[in-house]
Amino acid sequence: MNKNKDVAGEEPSGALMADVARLAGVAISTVSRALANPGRVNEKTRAKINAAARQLGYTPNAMARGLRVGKSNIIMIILPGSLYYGASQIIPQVLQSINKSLIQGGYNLMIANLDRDEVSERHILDLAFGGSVRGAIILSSKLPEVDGRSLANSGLPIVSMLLDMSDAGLQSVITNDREAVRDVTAELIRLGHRRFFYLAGPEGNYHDVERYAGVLEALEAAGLSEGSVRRSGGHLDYQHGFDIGVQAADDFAELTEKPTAVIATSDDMAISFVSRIQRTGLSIPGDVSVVSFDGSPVCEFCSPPLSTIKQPVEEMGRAAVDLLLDAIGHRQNTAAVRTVIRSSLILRESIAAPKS
Amino acid sequence: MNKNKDVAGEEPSGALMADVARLAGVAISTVSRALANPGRVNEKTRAKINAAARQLGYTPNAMARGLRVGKSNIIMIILPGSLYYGASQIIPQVLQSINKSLIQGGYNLMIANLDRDEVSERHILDLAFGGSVRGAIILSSKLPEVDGRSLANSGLPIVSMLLDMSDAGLQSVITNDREAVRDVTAELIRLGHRRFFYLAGPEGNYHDVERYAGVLEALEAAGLSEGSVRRSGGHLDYQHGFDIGVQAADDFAELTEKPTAVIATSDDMAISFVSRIQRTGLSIPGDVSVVSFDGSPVCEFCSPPLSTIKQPVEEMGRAAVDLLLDAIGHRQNTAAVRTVIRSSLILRESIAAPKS
DNA sequence: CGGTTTTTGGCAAACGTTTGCAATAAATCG
DNA sequence: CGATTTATTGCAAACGTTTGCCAAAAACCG
Repeated sequence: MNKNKDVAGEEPSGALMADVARLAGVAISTVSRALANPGRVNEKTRAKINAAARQLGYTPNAMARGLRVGKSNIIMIILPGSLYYGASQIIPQVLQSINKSLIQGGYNLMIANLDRDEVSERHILDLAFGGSVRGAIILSSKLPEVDGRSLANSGLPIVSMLLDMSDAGLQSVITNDREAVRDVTAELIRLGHRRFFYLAGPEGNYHDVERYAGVLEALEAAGLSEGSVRRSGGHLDYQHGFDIGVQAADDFAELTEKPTAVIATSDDMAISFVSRIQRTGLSIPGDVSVVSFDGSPVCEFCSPPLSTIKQPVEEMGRAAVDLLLDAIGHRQNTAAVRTVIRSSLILRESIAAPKS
Repeated sequence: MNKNKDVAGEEPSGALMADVARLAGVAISTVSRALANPGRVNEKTRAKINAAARQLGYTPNAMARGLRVGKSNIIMIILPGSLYYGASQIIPQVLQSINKSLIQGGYNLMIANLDRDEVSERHILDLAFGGSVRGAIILSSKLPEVDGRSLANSGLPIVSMLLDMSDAGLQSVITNDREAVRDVTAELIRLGHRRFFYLAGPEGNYHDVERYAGVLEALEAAGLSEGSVRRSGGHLDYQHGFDIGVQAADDFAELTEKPTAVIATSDDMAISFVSRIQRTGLSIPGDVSVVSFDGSPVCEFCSPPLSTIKQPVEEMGRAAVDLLLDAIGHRQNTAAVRTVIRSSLILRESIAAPKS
């Protein structure tokens, strides 16, 4: 039965299209069409071919197809290096959501880490220019670029997620960082708070800039001076969120006139901050109100349960994939726009009016 | 300068090896060898070729190479479906660690989700049999298998991580679940605890079985009956860890004779359990001692800080990749063995002697 | 200096698909 | 029923590499 040519000690290595063709008694090209194009082949031959394919357990070779058609079906996601500031808690959900959408579209997801060294940049560029990937979703503000080659002009469809990079010409799917922080700050002001403590991310980071701007906007709108808010953490370089919170708690302890409300730019840092603050005898929200950013599930089970701004990761993931697949489909590159998906404030017990 | 054949309105689509060869004045084959094989080509020509390649920004086409040599450089990681029980907190670290090791070895990481439906299984099998991937790391106890094809006999090197699947013939990198739980249970017994509450994962799940066995072993060693421990949560199907903890807290509330020590099989469920329990007025560790499994960083900042068994994810990831790359390298498949990397107990304030 | 080895480089055949083109068979039309 | 269209299939040329084999050149040897 098995008409494999050389049946020595070699691996079977799977059935080929040629094997299917032989078994079905047709030409290779017919098999190819039967398996791919819908109406291009007689229904009867198609059935015969399908039967043969199934019988042989035939699986088309992805690389051969990729080479021939000049496209791969792999999308890469470019994650910022060792730390995911502004995203650490949500990366798994992001991956999950993106992968799910991609698979429905017939694509696969490859992970690429963009560290702060040249080799990781080179690696990503090799992926892009080597035809390995068909598109990219990037969660970093830095586009890889090394000795001449740059992701920007690789011709690869790219969409930015979480960060607004529409200025750089990239479709961007983001949430309303600034507005959300502005609103929650305004709410705190409404409750009576006048002195704020802001737990910053790394200086210059997109999310930090946006969110801090939100704070300032709210202050200004309420006629409060910029001096009403103290920043903490921004002097630190990239590090884990928990560490930032710990450090910030130390800073907080040294303040003579304590702020009554804390705005943290990630749940991680809020959690460690709260933990340390409570240890010094302060109560939340009695002495200090706390709100943070991300919306990680664990916040519900902190004591007190933490108010947090929930990033719509699922929706953002889906939207990013949709945009990317659109860009891949149509050759015409639509203008780079921002797609903003609103985040939602989850109010919990960590917020209250300040003590009179 | 540019001797591209048809310079019409077409995409440049990147320089080819042929372009490099032309520019360097050598044959294509020489370029190929210069770029890959070390000593096969004259140092002078090699320099010329490298210069040409750099000048053109040449990047080899990965799919063409893959097709020719019959191997890809992609490793897939197979993650269990929508929920990662026994791993939810640590998946990001696992990915990070594995990806890092893989890249050093010249490989790329692709994500595959194994849900409980046939299409995801088929998808994974297509990846495996379609030559797309060169090996797999699997974090699920179920090997994809559908209409004839099975991952098990795909010929693909596979190593299991977190779960012991050496019985199924897979190299497995695991931690000492059972022993670790046995030890911590013994410690609780030593402190004076006699009644235990066990927060189970989904019934039949590998981690659950192992960890519960650890509890029983410790009880037996201390001469305590199996009735000393109450299980909770096992009747639930797969769901998020936090939900399990909430449910378990309800169960706990209904017990007339309260256990004094709680052993949770994941940090998630411990955290939500503690939160709910505290709300009923019980104090930790005053009324109840709690210990959990995973070692997620957030435990340090709970109140009280949670004792947890820390899974050595980094090391496990590295070990899994090492084993996989070994298996890929040498044709001889070494016997499937278990590589056990010991976890470590992090003792914090959530554990104390029971009230007299 | 003729003969033998060693380097070095080129030719061309793979790898497993897809697809333009052409050929045949079937169907439709006037 | 001949002529024209349409449906179905096959042939063979790509796609961009790697690599076995051979030839030319260079190096070495007695």
